Amino acid sequence: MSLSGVRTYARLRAMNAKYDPQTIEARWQAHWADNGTFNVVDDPNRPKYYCLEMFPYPSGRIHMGHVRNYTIGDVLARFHRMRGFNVLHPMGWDAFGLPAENTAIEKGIHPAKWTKDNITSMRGQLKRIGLSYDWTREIATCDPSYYRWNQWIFLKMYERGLAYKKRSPVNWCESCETVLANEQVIDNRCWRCESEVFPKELDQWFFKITAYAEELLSSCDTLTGWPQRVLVMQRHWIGKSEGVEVDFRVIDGPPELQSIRIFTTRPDTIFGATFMSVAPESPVVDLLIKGKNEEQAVRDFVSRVSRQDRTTRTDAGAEKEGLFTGCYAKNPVTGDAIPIWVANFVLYEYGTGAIMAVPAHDQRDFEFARQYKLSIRLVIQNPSGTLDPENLDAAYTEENGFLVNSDQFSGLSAKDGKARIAQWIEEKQHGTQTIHYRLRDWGVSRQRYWGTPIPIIICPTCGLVPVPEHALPVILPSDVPFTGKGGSPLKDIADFAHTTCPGCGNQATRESDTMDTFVDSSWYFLRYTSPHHTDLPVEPAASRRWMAVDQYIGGIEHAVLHLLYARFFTKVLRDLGLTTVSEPFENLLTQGMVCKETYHCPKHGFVLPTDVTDTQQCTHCDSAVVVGRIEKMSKSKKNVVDPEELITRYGVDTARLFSLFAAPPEKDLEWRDDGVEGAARFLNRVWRLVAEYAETIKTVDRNPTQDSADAMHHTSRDLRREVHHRIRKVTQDIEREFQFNTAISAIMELVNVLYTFGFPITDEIKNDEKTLQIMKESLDALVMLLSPFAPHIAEEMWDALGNDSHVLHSSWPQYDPALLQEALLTIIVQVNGKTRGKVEDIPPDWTEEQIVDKVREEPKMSSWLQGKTTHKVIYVEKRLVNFVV
RNA sequence: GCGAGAGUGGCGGAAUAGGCAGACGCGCAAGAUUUAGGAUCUUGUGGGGAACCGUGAGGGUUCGAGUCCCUCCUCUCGCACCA
Repeated sequence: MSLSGVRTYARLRAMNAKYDPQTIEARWQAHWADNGTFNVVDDPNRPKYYCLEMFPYPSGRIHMGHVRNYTIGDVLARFHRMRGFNVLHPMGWDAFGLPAENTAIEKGIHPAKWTKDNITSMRGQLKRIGLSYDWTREIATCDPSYYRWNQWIFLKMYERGLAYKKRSPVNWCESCETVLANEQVIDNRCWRCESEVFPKELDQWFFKITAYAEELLSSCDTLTGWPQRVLVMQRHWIGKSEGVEVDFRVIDGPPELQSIRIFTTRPDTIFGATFMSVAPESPVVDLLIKGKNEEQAVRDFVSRVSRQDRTTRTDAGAEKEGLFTGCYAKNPVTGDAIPIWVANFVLYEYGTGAIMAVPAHDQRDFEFARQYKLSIRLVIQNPSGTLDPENLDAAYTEENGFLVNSDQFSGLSAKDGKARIAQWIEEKQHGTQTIHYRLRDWGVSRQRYWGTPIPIIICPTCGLVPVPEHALPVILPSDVPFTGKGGSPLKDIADFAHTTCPGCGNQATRESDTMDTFVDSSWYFLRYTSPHHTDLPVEPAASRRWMAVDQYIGGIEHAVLHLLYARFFTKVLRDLGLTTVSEPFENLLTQGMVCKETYHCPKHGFVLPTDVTDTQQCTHCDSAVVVGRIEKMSKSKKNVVDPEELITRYGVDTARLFSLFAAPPEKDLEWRDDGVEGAARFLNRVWRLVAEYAETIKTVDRNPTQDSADAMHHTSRDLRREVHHRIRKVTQDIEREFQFNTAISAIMELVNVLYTFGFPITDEIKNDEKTLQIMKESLDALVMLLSPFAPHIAEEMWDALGNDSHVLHSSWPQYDPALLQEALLTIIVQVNGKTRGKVEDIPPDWTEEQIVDKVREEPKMSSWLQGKTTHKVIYVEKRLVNFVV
């Protein structure tokens, strides 16, 4: 359907003198929609370019952050299209999630209706931004044709042991009688009723992302197109650490507990292990204390600690607390009996849930030992030997010392000691070398309605039974009461919950939890390659053609979870044979936030800019308003700019241009109304320039012939050089670093240049074919360079300049390197490195001597050089001469 | 505390590979046009009378440093008892 040259609208007879964005934008948007201009078809003759912006949650309205994000993507998509790429640029909706359900509870609107209406209005808003999406590929994750594949993937993972069920705590609000998502817990209190939130154990589903931990970590090295800081966060989240697991024999424990296994990354310090600490949740605690005097005290301690929420407990500043269990273990290397403690700072989920405590060389153990008067044994001495074992004021945690008090290992460097002791532990069968990850398996169960039903049937006889593939999708029932009470809403829907077991045919119940919405967004980029495929989530051939995403663009807030899950799913789907790539996103651009000044009234809090007088007073109370910090746009701070109002006022080309010009994409953007005015002014300026010449040059052939180039007088040559210089600059800025702000400044420079070189349209000029050709070349180039940023005005001007087809089907302009050569050089003159002047109009073929002599003779240089001995002359080719005197 | 990034005019921000600091825009000022305003166009706009001084502070390398090296300060963002 994408046909160049087809016009749904007659060509303009002449450009209006006045730039009217509303009319122009409506016209071109309708044209693009009517002609399916951006619908992508396979084309083996062109290289592919898959450009993707993170799809939005359909909250109802587009905000400035979306505008910025999608405009960046659109510039890249349009640029690459003009560069000859076959561009895939899709859009869709991350349509499941909590806000829809909250609206249902509060206002009684069904999540499906609310979501659908929001999508409709947001789609309209996006179309109004002129984004070059292939809307035939639109997906919504709440659509059964999408989420059935979530279920399909879930079952495949279940088959492979990558999906499993285990008991795990959720946030439970007693008064609302409901499970809360992490974001609904604020300071350990329920967001709705503010009562305290407690952990509650439920059987829940997990994805075994840890099975891919090593690959997720190691392939970070292949992601050369990702920002360093995102990779740092990913690596840290995975948190690989290499160490040793060691068994410590329990001396006076019960027969079921022969030993306790610990994990340490510092086997070189094992001779300094003077006690052990166990996590309060660890099942060994029960065994250790049974029948001991300490039993009751420890039980009280454990129940108190385990009621604390994780964030306060794992805060580094939190007080270290513990209790002796009454049991001792044997340090396997020293043979000493060391006490076993329960300590709040030991995490059950990490490592083995128990540690050997080396107070001399671990700061936490040190503080703990000091607090409870436990013995401290120095086993690593610093290189200068100044540590006094009797008088440590902190743990010595450096790894550049040498071993002491460590029998046959004493004297070794810590580094060697680490390896040798680890080896020795293995030989003596006290333990094994192991790798641990901080990364935990991904809990995907949500006790929510508005999500993908988990396709599992719970049968009293057969246990967990997967829904057979042919029975997919398990449709989310629509007739559900939204009370905000209880656990999973689906549990109480008889039609849904009651079913028969596919195995034995007896009565069974369906799993009533739904999936985390991160599941939806973990593979949507694959679905876009074949969005209507009905046999599989992804058509393997389509995925082979389009994957990986060449450029992914979105907010830094997704640096860890979404991107990690997407990487994980890609690897799983690769192993299922659905894609050949191991990494979904070749290049990642994380754009900054959109910020704006805030106004704060002492009585009314944050106030709107319209509530502030010229004299900085609040219109409600006359108090002096404080111009606050520049902060991320948010309703609560009353510093939002509504894209729709902005577009109505200035047109979307202006909005796009400003959001790209005000800051480089990865940095925060400070929204300024007068900056928007500037962008609008610029587009008007371009419009007037083109309007002035359009009529005269629209019949002129663009490319100056060699003949005309030879005959060119100097000003024309200079003009062409200026134009080609800007073509290069804009191209490089977009291509290399996404420097859209500097690319736009170069276009502004070009406009300034064209105004400077501009000439009145006289009869003489009208007959000067060569000059007109150069003007035509210049204006065409200007319009093409501008088109990815401000596509509507560019199309309109392209048309007015008499070009066939559309600017978006034109080829991106090429610069001619020969034209970039300066006709005459300007040489900077320095004396002792300080710039003292410049000499202009030097022919480019002059030798170093000629130039230096010429510079020396300059009258204005004499005052700097007279009466001084020149020690040295430094000449930088074609740029600079520096006299060292 | 650890890790990453950043400090440049009144403001947003530019400065290949160490070579004219402040591109481009905003704002401001003057002028032109206009009955006036707006819009537009032109010119100017780092500081200082000047010589000169200027890229967070101090030192270093270099003929020459916003850029490279060392020390420090400030801010932003991540992570934060992970054994």
